[in-house]
Amino acid sequence: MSNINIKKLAQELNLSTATVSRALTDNYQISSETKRRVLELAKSLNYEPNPFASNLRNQKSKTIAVIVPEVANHFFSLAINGIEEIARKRDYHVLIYQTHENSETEIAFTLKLLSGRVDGILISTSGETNNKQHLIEASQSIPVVFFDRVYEDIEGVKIITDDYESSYQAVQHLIEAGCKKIAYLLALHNLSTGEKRLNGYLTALKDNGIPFNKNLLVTSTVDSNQNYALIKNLLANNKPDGILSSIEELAFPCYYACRELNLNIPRDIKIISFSNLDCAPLLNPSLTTITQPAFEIGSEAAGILFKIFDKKCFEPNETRVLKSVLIKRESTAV
Amino acid sequence: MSNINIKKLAQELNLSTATVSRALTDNYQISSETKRRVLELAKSLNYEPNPFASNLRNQKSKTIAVIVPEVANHFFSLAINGIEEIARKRDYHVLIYQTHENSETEIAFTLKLLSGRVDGILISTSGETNNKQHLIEASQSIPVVFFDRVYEDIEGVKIITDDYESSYQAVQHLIEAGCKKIAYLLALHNLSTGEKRLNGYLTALKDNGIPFNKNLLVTSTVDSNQNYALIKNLLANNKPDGILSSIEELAFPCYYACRELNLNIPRDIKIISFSNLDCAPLLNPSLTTITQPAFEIGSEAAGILFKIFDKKCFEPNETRVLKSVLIKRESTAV
DNA sequence: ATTAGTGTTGTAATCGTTTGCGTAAATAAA
DNA sequence: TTTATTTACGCAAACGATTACAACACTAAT
Repeated sequence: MSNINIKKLAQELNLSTATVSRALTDNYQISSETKRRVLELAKSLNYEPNPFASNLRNQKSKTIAVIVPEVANHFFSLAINGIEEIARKRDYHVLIYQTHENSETEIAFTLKLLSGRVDGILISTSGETNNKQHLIEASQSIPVVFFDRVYEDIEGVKIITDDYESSYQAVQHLIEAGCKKIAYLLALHNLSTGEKRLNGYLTALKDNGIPFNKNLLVTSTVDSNQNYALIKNLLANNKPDGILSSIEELAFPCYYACRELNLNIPRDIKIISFSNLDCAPLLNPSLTTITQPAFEIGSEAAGILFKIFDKKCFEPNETRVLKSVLIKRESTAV
Repeated sequence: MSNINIKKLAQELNLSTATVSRALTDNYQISSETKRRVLELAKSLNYEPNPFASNLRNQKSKTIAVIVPEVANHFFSLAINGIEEIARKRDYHVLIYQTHENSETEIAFTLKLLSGRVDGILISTSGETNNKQHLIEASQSIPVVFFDRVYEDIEGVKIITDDYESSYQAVQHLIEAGCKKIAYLLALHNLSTGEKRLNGYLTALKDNGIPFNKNLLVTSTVDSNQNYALIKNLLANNKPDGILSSIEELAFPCYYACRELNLNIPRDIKIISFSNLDCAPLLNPSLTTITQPAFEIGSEAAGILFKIFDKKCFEPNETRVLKSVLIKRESTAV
């Protein structure tokens, strides 16, 4: 730690700490000659103001927190990338917290963050439970922006994508490709994000006169082995001819299960997944995806947070919807 | 921000702030009855100590910084995952900084961090330039652990993988698969990481009596379009029958270039890449990789940083080498 | 009765910066 | 000459938590 502080600068220059502090912040009260001397010495000694002292005095941290289920996930790491870039422009610091989809962890994080450690929170919540009291408390206490994984019934600024439309469009695409038994891999069902994706699926089926078959609805878990088993079971026993996966994490298991069961994609079964995998075009076969603008979601969320800081007040319940894009590839070819 | 502090607790309970503070830290001087009262009130009011006040007083931040080139990269996001998990166990906070391979940015970050904002730094440096004075200054000032991308000639604790051996082994594998003109996609050449990978390639060639051909050595840039052009050019003009890519980022461009040029992998050309892509097995064809234990590198680095904090003193120049694994797949099939 | 010891609490300084208020000197206005 | 006004700086009190040093009451030992 740098042990050079304002007091030392002041001593060295025969000035008071007040004057040094003011000189460093280019206060009008200080003569330009004094400013020059202070700045020069500060630079030569590599002086950096102690952030904790400043934060304590100013009651702000120049820090934001990002809470996500996993860092090592294409969507979230892209979003973090977007967030970090915006934060950088404002000279803000970014704290990262992973919940691993664990609600308890998420609760502990959010509540701990209300101590003043951060000026605002960006969160994509774990949908594990319906426990959301902590989110309400948090957003009453400091600015919070929810992104992608949101509860619609919590007041707050939200950045989401057009989940319903994307999902609907995906099913439509499968149907046009000839699918008649379309399975849905359900996730995030406690969140409105998941709910909307499901609704898109259901409505698209109805609009096309296809009755809903509950055997074709697979609810995923946090355990990837179990998910794999569920998917294999679905394929083996219910023989769908199309799959819409509502999260990226279930796409690979589908591919593996098809291999194992000797099902040819897209001949025997067509697959679409919500996904930000940049290898989707290179998969065997290439994967049709609903791709969310992950980076933009992150930068948009961060941008709005800063606007809130700037008091360019936002509607407390504003929701911004970005568009996902359906990219058709071989996995749904006719 | 929570506006409840020790003073308010003290007032409420008719105690001094000193007593409250001691009660909260379970100090032996305080009667159990008083402790009970304090803890009870603190809990009911959701009291969280102001971190800046504590940090200022204690001269430590319970925060570490992670500096990486990119968050949205499989290797780094996995490493961050590992770091975050370890930090969590110690109740430390994790700040993230991306350099985007820009040396200036990296310098600015590291120097700013020496103000006491963090207790230690984990860094995987950008290899863009040979500018490393800031790294030396940083590690003289606070504990720094370098991971994966390191300069061998900087004093400090380093977590790396067996780059030389991995690279050597990869070339050996290509040769055994029948390759005679093996190209090398060079990256990180300013770092000892890159140097070792290159040396593994060169030595393996020599040991197999294959003369080095400088036309088969392609030096990558930070511009992905340019990299793609370089690779296509390599394939078109020099017709290698094998490629070793020293970083993950260049694997996809190889696949795309092969498609474009109608080259069949692995018939016309075999490919190996350093990579943590979890879709490697699902690519078309599946990609042979040298996979680094990214998560472990992160957790190991963080673990050592904490040991340094604990003053279980480390050799100041200790280097820990983890093993990568060569996973043979279709892209190098005979 | 005096001293020593124990158990519990309070006073006040400290961490490094920031900032309201005061002040001295210099200049301008009366 | 006296009275404003401006310019440039210092004093000292915050911010909230921690902790050395007292201090008090009370018991035990002498």
